[in-house]
Amino acid sequence: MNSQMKIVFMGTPDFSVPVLKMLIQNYNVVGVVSQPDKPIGRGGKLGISPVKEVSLEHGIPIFQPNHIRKEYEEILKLQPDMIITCAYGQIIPKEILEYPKYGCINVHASLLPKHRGGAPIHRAIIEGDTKTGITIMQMDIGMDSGDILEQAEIPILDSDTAETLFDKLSELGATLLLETIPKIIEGKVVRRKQVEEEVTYAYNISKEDEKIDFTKTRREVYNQIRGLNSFPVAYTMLEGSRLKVFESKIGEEKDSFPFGQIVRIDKEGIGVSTKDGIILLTVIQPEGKKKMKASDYLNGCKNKESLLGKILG
RNA sequence: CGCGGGGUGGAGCAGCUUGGUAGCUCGUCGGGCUCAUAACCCGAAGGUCGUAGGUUCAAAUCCUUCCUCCGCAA
Repeated sequence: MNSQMKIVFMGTPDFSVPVLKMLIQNYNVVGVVSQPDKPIGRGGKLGISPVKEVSLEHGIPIFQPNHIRKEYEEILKLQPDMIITCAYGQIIPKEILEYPKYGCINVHASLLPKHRGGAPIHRAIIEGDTKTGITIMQMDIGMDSGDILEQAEIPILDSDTAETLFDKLSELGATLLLETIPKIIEGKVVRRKQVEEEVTYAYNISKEDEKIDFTKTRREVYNQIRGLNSFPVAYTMLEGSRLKVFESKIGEEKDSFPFGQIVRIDKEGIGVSTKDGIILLTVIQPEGKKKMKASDYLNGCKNKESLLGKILG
């Protein structure tokens, strides 16, 4: 039965890969839709999306419309019984949403209605949430506004980064979807409307979001840094050049220093003053260099004492 | 041909302009001091200076080739 149901998958980044692999193993995936190849890196070489790679490996037809709003005919010709989307990256038109017998099912990395939008994992950590999860939802025309079909929750640990959460949620998404699809087919799933009053949005991360704001508390800075690790990474400016910050540690309470001032340098890292104390930058990357421990960076500084008193930002 | 910074013992760097004994801050190993130590002192090991050519009496250093890592922009 299942093997005959035709599924089309739409997704783009690494996050979607476990879901796609799960579908390929258990169902008949007749087509994959992913974002067009874009120039990436310095040479201007074309980069293909992780989802496209998997699709090619399995010889599944791939579609990469520039504007799916207009170029959806090819996809409908596959006659999908169900469409699964997971971090695809484009708004899906009504024509597609309404075509499959079982509709379009989306795997979203948050506990909707919280964190609708493109960066739910990053935002959850940055905002200091203590739990998050996966929502399987029935898509409608709005952005992540459809009915909730199934949810699974996991805690956000203090040690979690965007990267570790991505891994966990990506696996959880695949597992939960595998459990949910049969229920959808059998009509056993219970649809729940999203509570409008509880809706929040997790917009995509902007350059401004990546810049460390030392006027915030240690905790907030810490969350910002781990929430952006290991992509796209938080940064600050040191004497006109960019300094990426991969990892940090919350230091001691302290006041009366200008925000962003370097007040400590030792083996633990570079201590910077914030609203309520010191944040220790422990893993950094100067422009043009590789990622390194702050202690290594300091070892290479001719006169590291001159760093004291400098203002970051 | 988008702009730019690198590749030097295990790590991070200096040295290159003005060619000529391989340096600094750490780490590692051994020893010492100490109640003790991530502190301090003494000592040791460890480098074809990314690759291939060229110039030269002599190249990490000058010229050329290629490989490769990274920041920005897209």
